[in-house]
Amino acid sequence: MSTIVSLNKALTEFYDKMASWESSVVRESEYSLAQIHTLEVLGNYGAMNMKSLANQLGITTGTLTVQVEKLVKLDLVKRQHSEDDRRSITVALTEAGQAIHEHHNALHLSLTEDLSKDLSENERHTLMALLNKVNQEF
Amino acid sequence: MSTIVSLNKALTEFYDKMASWESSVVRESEYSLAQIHTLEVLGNYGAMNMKSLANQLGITTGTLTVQVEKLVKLDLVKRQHSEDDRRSITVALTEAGQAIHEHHNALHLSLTEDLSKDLSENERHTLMALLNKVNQEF
DNA sequence: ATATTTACTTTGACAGTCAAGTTATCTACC
DNA sequence: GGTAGATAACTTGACTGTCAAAGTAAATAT
Repeated sequence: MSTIVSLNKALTEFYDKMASWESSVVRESEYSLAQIHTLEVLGNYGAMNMKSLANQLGITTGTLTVQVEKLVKLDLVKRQHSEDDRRSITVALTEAGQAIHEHHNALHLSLTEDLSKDLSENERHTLMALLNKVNQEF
Repeated sequence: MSTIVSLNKALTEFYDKMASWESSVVRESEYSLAQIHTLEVLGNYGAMNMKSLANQLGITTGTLTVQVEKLVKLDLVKRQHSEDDRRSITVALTEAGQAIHEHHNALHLSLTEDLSKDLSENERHTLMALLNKVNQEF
């Protein structure tokens, strides 16, 4: 079997297992996958307007409006009208939202530690570097 | 920043981008993400019963029953009663289902080719090997 | 034999989603 | 300045995916 086919299998398998892990982690929390994902994007990339956030999440702004409304009621995000464009609304994490993001991020880090526990420091670094090359090509 | 934190970022970024790619590829097809995912699992792991399939997909058998019903109507999968356990039902791809799986798989392979186009044969092999180590730890 | 477990199905309630249409605001052009 | 078109966000209606809980039928244990 060619390297490319094996690599494809490995990448796909990783993606599937990661999705499964994420799903089970979220199921144990009191928030939905969509909600955690929203907090995750805001935490990782910082506050942004509705359009950018919807784009990053891969959903329409219509769907996002409803989602953000719920998160505002839960006091996890806040909305701020932009000063230079009054149509635009910036969505940002509240302190409570930030805390949840940090907790979720700690779970991710802990998973990464587990996954790479049999790798040498050199191997971890190589994997990271190769993945970064791959990520740039998307 | 420690290697483990960078590695975590790289893995998470890959997962996010892959999810986004999958979602946009599926949106262009005439089938839903859940449907394609079901065909994907059956294609990659072979025919299996409802319980295993639900488990692999991370959904309940109740949800799967409805999903399989739709796929049967679309002639993409078929149900067969197991001979040694008459409660158990084996779900398998039909020819049409197999064709869709192969088409989707070709898209994945093509993505992998694109993603690794700037990697040497050696690097591809290293990445594949390291990912396989990681995948085993899930 | 009968009680328990297992495999699957059915049903009811609810999240997430999109498409299409609406409103408010901004930008470009006369 | 005034008007037309573009843009950002919101609203609504329809549909899919989801689970939990309850139901059915078959296998297994006692």
